[in-house]
Amino acid sequence: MIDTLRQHITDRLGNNVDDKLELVLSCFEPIIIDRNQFLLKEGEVCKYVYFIAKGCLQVFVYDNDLNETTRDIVTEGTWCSELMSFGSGNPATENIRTVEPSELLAIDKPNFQKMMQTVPQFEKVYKQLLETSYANSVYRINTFVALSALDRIKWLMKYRPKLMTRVSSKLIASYLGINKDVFSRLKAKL
Amino acid sequence: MIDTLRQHITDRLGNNVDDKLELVLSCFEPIIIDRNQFLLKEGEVCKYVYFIAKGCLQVFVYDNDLNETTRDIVTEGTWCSELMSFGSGNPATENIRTVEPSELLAIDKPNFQKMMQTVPQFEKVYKQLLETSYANSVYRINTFVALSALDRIKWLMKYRPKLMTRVSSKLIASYLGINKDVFSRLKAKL
DNA sequence: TAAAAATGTAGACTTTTGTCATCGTCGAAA
DNA sequence: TTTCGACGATGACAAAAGTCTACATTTTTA
Repeated sequence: MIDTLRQHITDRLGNNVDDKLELVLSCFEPIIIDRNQFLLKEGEVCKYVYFIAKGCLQVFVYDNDLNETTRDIVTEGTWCSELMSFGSGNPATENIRTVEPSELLAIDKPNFQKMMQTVPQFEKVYKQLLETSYANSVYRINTFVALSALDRIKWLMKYRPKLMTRVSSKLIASYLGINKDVFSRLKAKL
Repeated sequence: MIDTLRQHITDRLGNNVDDKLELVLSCFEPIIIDRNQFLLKEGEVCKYVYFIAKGCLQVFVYDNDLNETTRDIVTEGTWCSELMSFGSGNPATENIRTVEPSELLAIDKPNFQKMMQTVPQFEKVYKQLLETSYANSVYRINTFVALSALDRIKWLMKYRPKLMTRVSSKLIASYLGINKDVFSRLKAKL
């Protein structure tokens, strides 16, 4: 499992972390987890940043009627956390749950900070993570706000085609901000 | 004009920057600018971070039919930029335009980086700016995706009531992701 | 100051989206 | 194996949102 993360890091930072790489990896705790398990509930403090070696996570909020709105669906090879809560120690506003049985590598804040201090390149990781997350959010706002339900579906099929077959229609609908019945109908028309 | 920024910084960083404060302020260039002027067009590189001493800016994108989708409306006392472009030097994906005659304080990247190196506290500014921007985006996604047009209007009246009277209906509608005619009708029903 | 352009409102109408009920399938659990 | 529940598809209908036109008002600009 740890190989996936080793690969991920060397891909990004090149070979100039070779000597520190194993130290970094030793800060992560492997987690094997079933599907439909909560990694974070809103109101709790987010204590970890997760690297997804295998599987799929859902980041979402509940509205007043307990309907879910999914902000992100994250799969293997990427990071997942609730960065505002992780960074500030304030209660999280979002929930994180496994969509599939997953294999994760978790780093807690003390280790995260230790890494930031001892491995200079690791500082970049957090900044990159934050910048990427921000860029994704901005992109999502600019893309989705003006699109019709049908165009959102087309967008998903173009940019994240694997999701369509991998996760449930209910989940996708909550990600696209569409009613699930509407999603079912529109999908049939493509 | 510069007083507004001086106040803003001391409010946030306290008095422990007193000795460096004037150095920091000297890195900003004052800009007096009319309404409806572009500060950034998508495709260009964003060269500045702006502090709004007075006035109002719109951050937006065009769709294929040249309709505008507004991601943010920013008023005095806050920062505005296209951070991804400013940080990476890649072309911006968004436009920034003045909504009112405005007074801005602009810092370019060389000065920004010089400040990051010479004034340790300034490092915080960028991180805070990024984190705040990210938090706003996440909040906006989670709030807006599931809300009806009417509930979006109510949200705006609750959290940014002054905007309703300050800027045009057209602009607000493009911010809320609502057709302007629909916005006009719904507003009348409140 | 007058002409031109942009804005806000309103009604009639169309299209899109949401809601509800039903039904068949599939997989998990008893 | 049987039963139960979650899921996805579909039809009928309701509600919400979008489009188009017209018109009055305000704002810009010449």
